[in-house]
Amino acid sequence: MSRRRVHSDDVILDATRDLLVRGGPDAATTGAISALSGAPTGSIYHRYGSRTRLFAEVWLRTVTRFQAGLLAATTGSGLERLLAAADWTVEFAVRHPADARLLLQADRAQLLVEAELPPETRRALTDLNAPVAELIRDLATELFGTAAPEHAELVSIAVVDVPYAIVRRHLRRGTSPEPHRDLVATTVRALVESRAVRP
Amino acid sequence: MSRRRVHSDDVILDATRDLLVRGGPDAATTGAISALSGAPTGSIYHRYGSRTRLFAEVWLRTVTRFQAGLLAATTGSGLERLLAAADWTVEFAVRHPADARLLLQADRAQLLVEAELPPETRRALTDLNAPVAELIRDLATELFGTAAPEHAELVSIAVVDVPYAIVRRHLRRGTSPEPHRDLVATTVRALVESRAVRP
DNA sequence: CCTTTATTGGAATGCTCGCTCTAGAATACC
DNA sequence: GGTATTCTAGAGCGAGCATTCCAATAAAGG
Repeated sequence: MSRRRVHSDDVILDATRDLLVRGGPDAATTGAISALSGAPTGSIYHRYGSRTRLFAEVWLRTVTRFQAGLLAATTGSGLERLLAAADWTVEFAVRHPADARLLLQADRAQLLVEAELPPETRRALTDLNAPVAELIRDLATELFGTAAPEHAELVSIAVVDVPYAIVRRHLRRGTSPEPHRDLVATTVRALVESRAVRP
Repeated sequence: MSRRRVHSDDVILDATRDLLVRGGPDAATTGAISALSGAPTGSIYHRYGSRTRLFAEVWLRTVTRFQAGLLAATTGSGLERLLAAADWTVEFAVRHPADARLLLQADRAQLLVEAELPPETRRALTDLNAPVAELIRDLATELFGTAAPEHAELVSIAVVDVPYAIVRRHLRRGTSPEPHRDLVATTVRALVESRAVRP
């Protein structure tokens, strides 16, 4: 090694994420990122190589954070475990509002032109799904006795989509979704019990 | 009047919407819109004046379509009416998938820099909310006996957010959300009954 | 120290894109 | 059929942006 880094990765990634969340890709120009983070464009390019690649790193960090928490939070078994998973989505929005907004608003396909990414990064993006896909299958099997696509999808909806739907308005406004925790639980329970194979 | 239009508004708006849905604002360059619709940039500017204004027209057309259907579909009263509203969101996704994707993906704030719009268009955008806000208040009053913000919000979640959350995957994949209709009804019912003032 | 290497810093470059401009074509009205 | 008006058509302009480049700087190893 040699000279120490003056601008940390996190500062640059935070700035990029915040700009993305506020004004979309159009607002996250290299100039704006440089101004907000303090890192000159030269340094940013030295480290990330391209704007698309930088976006990919932001995306990876956010999704990784979400997933790590999700896997850690889903203890127990059966319905209890499912509810824990759904609740984590709310918890994540509370703890990391900016990251949650990124997940909620940004369409990965609109952020990243995958063709422009180095194979390594592209691989990291595809590998991202594996552990969560496994969790989904697990939950589906526990609850319905099968991990058939339709059941897996139901679990995905219950664990991710419905909680985010409920939390969405709060993220936009910047208020806390805390009071909606029980609403999420109620809804998820109803969703699953309507199709549960056995209680 | 004088010379007839060669390129219809709908063709231009469709092209713009499709590009927005596929690749976000970055992909909807005037050049791309021109190429996809067949209308030269000169004609586009003659008609809309600016790219932001064109985006606003796309947005207005989509939201208007959604709302017109919503208001028409919400007949009956009480829970029945609420379920009809929620179901329309699914129906809309079936009938107008591209419009639904726009509503789902695009953040109005990221699409439109309101400051750049002519007062007339800006007014049209703000006026857009009124009829639906009224419907929401109506439903909240019918169901909970009050249209207090928290109840109105619950209705919004039940009518719009949850249905879209459930439909999201289908919109991305291009498959039909038809089989999930009952799932939406079940979820919405659970959501509301957990807080209903009286049955 | 002196070399090597990683990083900084920001000026310079080249290109894309929104928008303007102007010439011409089609229609309406007299 | 002349004139006014609206629209088409696309070439061209200028700004802003992603990216490159390179001189300067700091640390590590010998």
